[in-house]
Amino acid sequence: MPKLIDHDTKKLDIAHATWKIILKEGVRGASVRNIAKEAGITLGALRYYFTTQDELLVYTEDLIHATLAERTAELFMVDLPPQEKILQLLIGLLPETGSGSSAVEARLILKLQSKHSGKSFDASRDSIYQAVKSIMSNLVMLNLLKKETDLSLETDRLYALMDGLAMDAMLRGAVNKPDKARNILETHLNSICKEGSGGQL
Amino acid sequence: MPKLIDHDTKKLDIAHATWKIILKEGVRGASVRNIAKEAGITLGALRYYFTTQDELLVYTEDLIHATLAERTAELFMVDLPPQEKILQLLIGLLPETGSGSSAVEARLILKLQSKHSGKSFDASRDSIYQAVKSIMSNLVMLNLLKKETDLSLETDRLYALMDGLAMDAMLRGAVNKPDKARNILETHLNSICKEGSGGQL
DNA sequence: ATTTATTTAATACACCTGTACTATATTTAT
DNA sequence: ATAAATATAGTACAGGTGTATTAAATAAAT
Repeated sequence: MPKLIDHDTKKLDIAHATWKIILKEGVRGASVRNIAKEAGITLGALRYYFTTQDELLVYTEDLIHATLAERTAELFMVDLPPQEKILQLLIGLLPETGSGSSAVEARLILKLQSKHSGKSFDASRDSIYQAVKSIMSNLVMLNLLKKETDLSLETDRLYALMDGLAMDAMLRGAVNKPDKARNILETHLNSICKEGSGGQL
Repeated sequence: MPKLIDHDTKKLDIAHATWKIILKEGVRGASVRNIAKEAGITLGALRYYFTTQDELLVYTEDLIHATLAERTAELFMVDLPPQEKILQLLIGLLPETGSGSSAVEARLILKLQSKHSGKSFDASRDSIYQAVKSIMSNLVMLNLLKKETDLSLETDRLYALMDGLAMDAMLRGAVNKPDKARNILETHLNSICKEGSGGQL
């Protein structure tokens, strides 16, 4: 008896509109009215799918992390030598220059926002943190890391570096040379990996 | 003929109130009314010193950067062996655990906000970027860096690392071990400095 | 064709927003 | 004391905010 509208598809549409607005105007501009307009529906319609604004934001954040996790999985399957693959993977998790729908940027904005939104930031639900953890444990598995490496410490160091690079790319992206981030990540990887182990870049 | 109120002192008071609110509630909560209440004055009074909200925010951001630059200068004068001094300096530019008036945190919030505030982020006005640049050129001067170091690249790498660490400390500060950041920075410094040059930590 | 469940539109409420304006203090200089 | 300059309070306007409620439209099932 319903109108033939897929509930979940519609929710995804709205979440994508939210995502887009967050990138364009920040969380500040992500009012329900703005989002409804962006999604091409009415306030009442939006309200039908998400009874509360917070519910919509949580849903959108989940979508963004799911998207990033999926991209991570794809990048893991590329056919390349291990160290080069990992480098490409990390680069792939930075804001793409010119892409208008960057999941990385949206994640960063929402991550910082979490400081003032009641619910505290949970790294275990952060797709980027998970990706970095996977990468590090892969390096361990392949025995590419230098001896006496503190895995936990290096994980956190790389994670911080990724957040900083993402921020830099987002805020001064145009100013930077195209593969500045690539060179930095390459240097970083070389500094934590064994030398001459065939993995050298 | 005026009431004996130091204009600049009052402006600083208001800016400090703004600063405090930004930490507590984010830029979103930094409405002129909220700020006026925090500063213990009326909306009209606030409006007398800052005719526009944006003017107040710019003023506050300048204050924060000036505060950080001052702290950097102080930390540069501590009497310690070079490499240890630099380590302490970097640690001093991360969010202090438990301090309710962290300039570093406020800077980070405003930095990210710059994406959606029209005016684009200018690294040359960023106190942290300047500090990192000073630190790196000091390492060069003291001949502590490894041969074949790309100075510009390592500057940007350390800068990104600092931003990432600041973010981490701010968002999951309680979760982290007290000197996690210290260990990370120590590792990082050792990895870019010559070994056995007497600067080893 | 009529019933039924789902989807949309429209409106209203109470509140917060930045800015503008006016009238009233308050304090110093003459 | 009077005048001038500074400072504050109070109020108003136009618009945005999240949420709630109601009535209407839509399309499938009977």
